[in-house]
Amino acid sequence: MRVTEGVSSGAMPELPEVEAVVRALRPLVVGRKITSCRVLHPIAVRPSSGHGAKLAAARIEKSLRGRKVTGVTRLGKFLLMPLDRGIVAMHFRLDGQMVWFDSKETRGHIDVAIGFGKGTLGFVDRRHFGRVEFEEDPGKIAGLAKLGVDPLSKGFTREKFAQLLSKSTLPLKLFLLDQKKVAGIGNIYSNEAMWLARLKPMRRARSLSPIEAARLHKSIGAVLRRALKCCLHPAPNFRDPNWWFQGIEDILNVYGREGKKCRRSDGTILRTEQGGRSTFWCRGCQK
DNA sequence: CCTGCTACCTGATGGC
DNA sequence: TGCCATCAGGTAGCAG
Repeated sequence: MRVTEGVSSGAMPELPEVEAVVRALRPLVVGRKITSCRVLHPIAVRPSSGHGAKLAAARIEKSLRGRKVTGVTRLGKFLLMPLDRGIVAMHFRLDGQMVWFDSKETRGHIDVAIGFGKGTLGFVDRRHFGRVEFEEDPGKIAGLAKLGVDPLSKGFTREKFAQLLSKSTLPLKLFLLDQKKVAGIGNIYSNEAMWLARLKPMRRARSLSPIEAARLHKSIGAVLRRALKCCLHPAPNFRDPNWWFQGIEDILNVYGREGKKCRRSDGTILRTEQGGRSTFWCRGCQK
């Protein structure tokens, strides 16, 4: 119940949501010069060591000012904004969002405001789990270098995926959530992919047969592409501070459906805890 | 190296 | 009605 409402109120951006944000952000900032950067909530730029937020804030403000945005890309759930010198990495974690103001005037609780002359890009996160980082060397962005293969990239082949699976004893669910293995899948789409592939979340990764591994590989791609399509229609609207992706719940088959009937078998959707997180699955058709 | 557990946050929820 | 404990979730860091 709560989980379902969490989805509709707009949370937990995974790969498809971040990809849609990337595409919508591109025309707003690529080629433009950053005229100012204000860190209004230093926790958003705090290094993961937990200290030095003030220093980090001063550094990021100084580093971004005067730089030109050369692109907007994505790796896993990271949104990357390469500059003519250095790179900005944003991670939305659970609740992070972007807002755009056509003027210098900003409203609401902005954590980091990046000014582009007449427009301003705001990074917002009520819970302050999300992070904005700047590094001259992308390899120094925390967590970025450790990321596994992006499931929408060319490198995500059936063979590569099967090999990754064969090396892990983790339960399937935890394997899919591990960003070091495959980067970009979160709690929602991991559940959806396992349901589509008819695989039980508790199965050990390396126990999958070649046929099952191929099925999961195909399902991951299908689930993510379908979600991306949903996220692009309608396109993200950063100008509306209350904007969030619409209609995601409609394409979900298991996530948040505890107690409801499975859409393709006689089973009832169950909720089980794995690694302290909710797993939704159907005993009737996931083996 | 690998896996498991917890802290980090705050809004929503539900019990009293 | 109102207060307050509980819970959700992605990731880093640490323990084993």
